[in-house]
Amino acid sequence: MTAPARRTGGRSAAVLTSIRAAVEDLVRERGAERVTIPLVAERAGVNPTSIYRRWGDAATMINDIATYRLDPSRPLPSTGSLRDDLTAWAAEIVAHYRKPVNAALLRAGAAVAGEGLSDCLRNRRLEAAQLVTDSAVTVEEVIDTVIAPIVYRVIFLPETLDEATAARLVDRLLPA
Amino acid sequence: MTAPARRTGGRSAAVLTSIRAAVEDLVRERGAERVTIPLVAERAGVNPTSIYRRWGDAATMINDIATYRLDPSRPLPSTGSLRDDLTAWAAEIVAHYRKPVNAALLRAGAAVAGEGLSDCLRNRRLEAAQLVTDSAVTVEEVIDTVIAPIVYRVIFLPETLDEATAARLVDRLLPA
DNA sequence: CACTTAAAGCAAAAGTTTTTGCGTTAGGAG
DNA sequence: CTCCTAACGCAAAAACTTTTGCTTTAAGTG
Repeated sequence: MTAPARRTGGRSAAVLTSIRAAVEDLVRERGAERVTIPLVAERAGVNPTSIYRRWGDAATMINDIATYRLDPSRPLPSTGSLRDDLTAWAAEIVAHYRKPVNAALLRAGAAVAGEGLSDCLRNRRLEAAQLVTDSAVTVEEVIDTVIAPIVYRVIFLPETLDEATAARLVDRLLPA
Repeated sequence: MTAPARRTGGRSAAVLTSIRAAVEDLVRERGAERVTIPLVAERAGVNPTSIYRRWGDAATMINDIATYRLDPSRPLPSTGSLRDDLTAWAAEIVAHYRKPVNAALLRAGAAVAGEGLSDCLRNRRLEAAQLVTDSAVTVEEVIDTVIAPIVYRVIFLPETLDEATAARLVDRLLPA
């Protein structure tokens, strides 16, 4: 008994795309805890049953979409200077989370993290590891010094997250 | 027209206490996004209507209770040594969030933060301000260097939050 | 300790979400 | 191009949540 062929193209892909857009809109508009499956279905022009069968409940759906959206693998800066690379990378992350939709999705991801459910910052950690290989800096230091303050601000103090933050945090990690 | 007298004692207090206990249990057991008002009412031995009339919806109720629980004002350490005081303070915070119920409530608070709804870390900031008065350290530095890494770990990497973390983070803020 | 009324309880109605069974559409393999 | 069936749609039923009007209980005041 070989696994039955999944059907990921055509119609299913279109349905998934419109659901993603609807979830992102609604999470930004109402906050994750007020996004329901019937609401998403209507906005996406899709039958609620399709959503129930794919994800089961709203938390699972939102988390899945938050992970997809927040965790794209991008090419890393690579100028030869650790400081410049980290600064550019951190600036990208700040710019990403300054968009309200991404901040809202991160908060949603935080809500279901910790129970193994969410890992919407996985690629940030992998990127940090890439950036600091062959340097004296550890991944843990990058997380504590650069990522954690950014994420804390995104979630609890969004108005204090400006473009200068990235450079200041990297300076603290790599004093002049 | 003077404000009508609130009734906060006796029965109302008992109802509030049992609701708080029920919410904390259920948030720990199921995660905040699966806690409903009828569920809390049953567990607390209280009529759902009382909850609807007091808070309106589950997110508001959970946020209110999370703020109350996560934000107790405690006496601050005061030995005369900034390093010792900060270390003791940070260790207390770590111990607090190592309890699964408090970690779960912080995640719940994170979900509704940012839209002005939640401020479940307000007292941590006030305490930081108290601790660093008359020193060269700023509140912002304490938040970035000590609080943010602890909160990040509570939410996304709970297994990496151990008792040694507090001292290590304070060392980074105040090198020997 | 009597009185006023805030807050809790109750029950029925309204509204919403979730499940289920079955028919339809269309992706992917041969 | 054809076939098989995964994935979607639809509609009715079940389950659950929320609102509403009214009654009861008891907190706080004089």
